[in-house]
Amino acid sequence: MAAPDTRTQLLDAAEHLFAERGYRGTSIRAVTERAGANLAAVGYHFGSKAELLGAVVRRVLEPINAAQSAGLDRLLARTPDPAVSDLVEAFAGPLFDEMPAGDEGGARTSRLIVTILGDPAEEVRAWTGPAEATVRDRFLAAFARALPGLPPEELWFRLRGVLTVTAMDRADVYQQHPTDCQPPAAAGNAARRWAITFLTAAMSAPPTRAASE
Amino acid sequence: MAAPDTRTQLLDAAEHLFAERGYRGTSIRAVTERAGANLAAVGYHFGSKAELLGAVVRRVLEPINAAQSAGLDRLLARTPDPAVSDLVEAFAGPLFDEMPAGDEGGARTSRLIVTILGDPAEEVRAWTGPAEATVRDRFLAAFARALPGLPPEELWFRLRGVLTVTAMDRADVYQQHPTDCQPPAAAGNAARRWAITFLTAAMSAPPTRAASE
DNA sequence: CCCTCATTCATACGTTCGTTTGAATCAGAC
DNA sequence: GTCTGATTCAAACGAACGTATGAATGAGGG
Repeated sequence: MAAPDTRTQLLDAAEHLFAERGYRGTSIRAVTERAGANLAAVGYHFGSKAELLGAVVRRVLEPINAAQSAGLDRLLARTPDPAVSDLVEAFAGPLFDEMPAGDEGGARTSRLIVTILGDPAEEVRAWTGPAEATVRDRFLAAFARALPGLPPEELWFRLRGVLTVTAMDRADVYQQHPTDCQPPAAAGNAARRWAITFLTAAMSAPPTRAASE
Repeated sequence: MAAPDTRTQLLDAAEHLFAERGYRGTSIRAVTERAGANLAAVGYHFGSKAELLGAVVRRVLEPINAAQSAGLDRLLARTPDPAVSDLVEAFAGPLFDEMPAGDEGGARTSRLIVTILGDPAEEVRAWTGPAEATVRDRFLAAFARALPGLPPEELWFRLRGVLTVTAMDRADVYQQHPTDCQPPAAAGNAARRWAITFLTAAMSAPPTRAASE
């Protein structure tokens, strides 16, 4: 608690409130009040509410992307053809892992991701950057090697399913314990293993045969 | 076009706008304007914006629940132990099927469901009724018979995963073609088959072994 | 001390929101 | 025609919102 940096406290408060109440449901006043800052602080430090959201999302996504990329690096260092289950774990695992700022087993982070992903406003959804695209493409390539014969479109579909299940599950966990500060660790670890099982089987399914049409 | 019933037109307009812009992103003024009604019509016919949402969701969910239940009935009439793939299709299929009011292959409906499901406000999420619970429990029982040895909690996890993947995929389809009025039929049918493949494999995975802890 | 610059502060502006109100309108029964 | 009940209408209310403004504040260098 050395530096009560206003800018950081605004990011912390906004991350928490955006995750809990959504973008539209969070007022700048609520953010500044929680941060112990003045109402005008958001305008001064970030310019606008939308840019504050951008900063929050960027800060949250960066370590996840790094962890996904590092996990894939570790796998590829061992073998050029990792197993599907390992790829799933490397992709989905970071969403379950603990985040620095006392996140509850990644649940709050995922709640934020779902809140943002589910928001229909383009202003809210336009945050994916080149870093995310790079990691995603690397996983796509690895999965394509592990699942020969799977059309690229279906692979796309499946990878999105993996992200969806992971984020949604974690979000629900958070939703049910928004104020409870001790994470349901056992349930969280179980969910992680369930998710890996569920998603590995899903990814490993044989390609769908083309229909009559 | 016989009856320009104001109440129905309000429901239609609200369903469209809630799906497209979310609950908070849709103003009562936008709804009444689209419905060609007066601003006060929502208050008169529904009482409040929240009750309007409730009416919309109830109207959307009812045929889906009925179709899921009927599909399960058809399966159980044939055999007491349907295959997992058939159960998955009966559960997820109705979300892909065409809805009466020119829905685009169920995509708009799913967009609405995701928008509502993803909204952190309890006011928005409190819509599941006894009908939904009944259908869900029936599918849980059928899946439990088809997947012996799977703990109830993990079965719960998996069924939610099925709903999540289905709704989220459909929502994305709608999101990418919100104004385009002709549905991407081929892609939609492909997505339906992909989803069945993906989810059947996921549901059929062997139970996760308990970890050391 | 004084000047400077970054930050914080109280305050206000203009807009949009959900809701309410009371009069106007209309159809059908008598 | 007239009364009645349901519906629609224009208008307004108070609250909450994002943003902008200009003065206060405080630390560091000259």
